Amino acid sequence: MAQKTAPDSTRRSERSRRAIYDAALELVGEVGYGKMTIEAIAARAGVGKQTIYRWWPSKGAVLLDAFLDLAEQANAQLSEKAGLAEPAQDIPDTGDLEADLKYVLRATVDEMTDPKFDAPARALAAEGVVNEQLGADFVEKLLEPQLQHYVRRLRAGQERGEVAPHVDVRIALELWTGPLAQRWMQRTGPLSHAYADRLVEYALYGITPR
Amino acid sequence: MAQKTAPDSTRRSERSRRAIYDAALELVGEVGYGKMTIEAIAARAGVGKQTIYRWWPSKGAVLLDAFLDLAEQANAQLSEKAGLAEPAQDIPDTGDLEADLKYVLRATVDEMTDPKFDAPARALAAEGVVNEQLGADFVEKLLEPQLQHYVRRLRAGQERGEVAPHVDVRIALELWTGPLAQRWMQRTGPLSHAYADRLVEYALYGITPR
DNA sequence: CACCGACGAGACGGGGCGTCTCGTCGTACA
DNA sequence: TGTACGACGAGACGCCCCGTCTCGTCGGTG
Repeated sequence: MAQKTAPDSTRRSERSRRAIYDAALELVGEVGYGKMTIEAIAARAGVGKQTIYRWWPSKGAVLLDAFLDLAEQANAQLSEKAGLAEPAQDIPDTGDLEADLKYVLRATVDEMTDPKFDAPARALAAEGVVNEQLGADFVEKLLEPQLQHYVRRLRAGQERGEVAPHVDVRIALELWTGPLAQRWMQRTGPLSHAYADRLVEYALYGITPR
Repeated sequence: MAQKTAPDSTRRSERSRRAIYDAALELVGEVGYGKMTIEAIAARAGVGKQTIYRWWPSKGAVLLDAFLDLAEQANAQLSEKAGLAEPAQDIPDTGDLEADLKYVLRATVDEMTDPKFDAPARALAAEGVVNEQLGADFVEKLLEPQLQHYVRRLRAGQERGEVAPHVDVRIALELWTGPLAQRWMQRTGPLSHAYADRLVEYALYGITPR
């Protein structure tokens, strides 16, 4: 038995859930993750503390759900603008791997620079480094689906001879996602379109003379 | 004016400083960074709380100094074993760039796997993601000096034709440090010697057919 | 339309925060 | 060698947040 008496999710208040998400996202931007408290979230959301403790085990879990919701909304808006039905953002396949990768990596840079995403994403990434459970959820629900887009695009390229057949594509994609994530998290250098372009070039063609 | 009255560092108790370092490193391993408290550090070190607050602004700063001290000791021990005078660990230059890089990257993997380093390093990396000041200190005092070893080795290789002349070596080194850091922090895959080898190969020769 | 459980509100003991005030002790300098 | 000055260990203080609990109330389900 994990929980004493599981709450009845059919009676859950949608209104409260949304208010909690909004409050959490606001607070993490205003005071930072460390000083964000569950009491403050409850107060700002106009909600009892127990309502938060009933549905989430920690403030990290609250923020993760809030951020997933935010990402989903943003994604839906993008699909709508593009006139698409509802598929997630896939990587273009124009037959020019270098151009396709640069296109999506530049978009990723823009997203990482957007202050609306930056504060909560940083908080979750940081908490995931230290909290293994939350880190696994963060990776599974947010990061890995993104990485799978690269896997598919690289495999398609491999069948077409754009990528060498012996290459492990799951490792190859880290050649650009790793450096980008590192610069974002550690602030070891500027995050620019030019930087994204260099990463793609070096990863595709190597740094030794050809 | 930053501080009211600066403490007199000539009268500082070395004994207390060491005890605080030891206590901090033990506690971060036992209870985790989030549950590590300054009260507990003081109690375990047999020290008044004020002594900690007098010399450090936060528990993150305490842990950073403790870890820097630990790293320095470990480094000194390595130099001693090798019979060297006192220079920091440099990257070998046998003329075979691929072999040299694999050698040091495998060593880095071993270090990241060592539980004695893992807990405090994770805590500091995580705190640095969210706390800009501590992150800058962490990068400047610990990370960047390591990266500069790669810069020197790659520049030497560049003059010898091992690395293409147009390549920005400060970006190039991130092709393997970035992915490694990402796997370590996000736990997105196993950290093995084989993985380190693949990264070096892909970075040097690219993932497209040659 | 009745019931039942999620809801907002807030009291509660526990504990860590950061500041403060003791008396003691050890080091720097005369 | 002596003295003064400030760091030291110890711990009290008010504050805030933790996570749990107990109220009535309110709204969705069956």
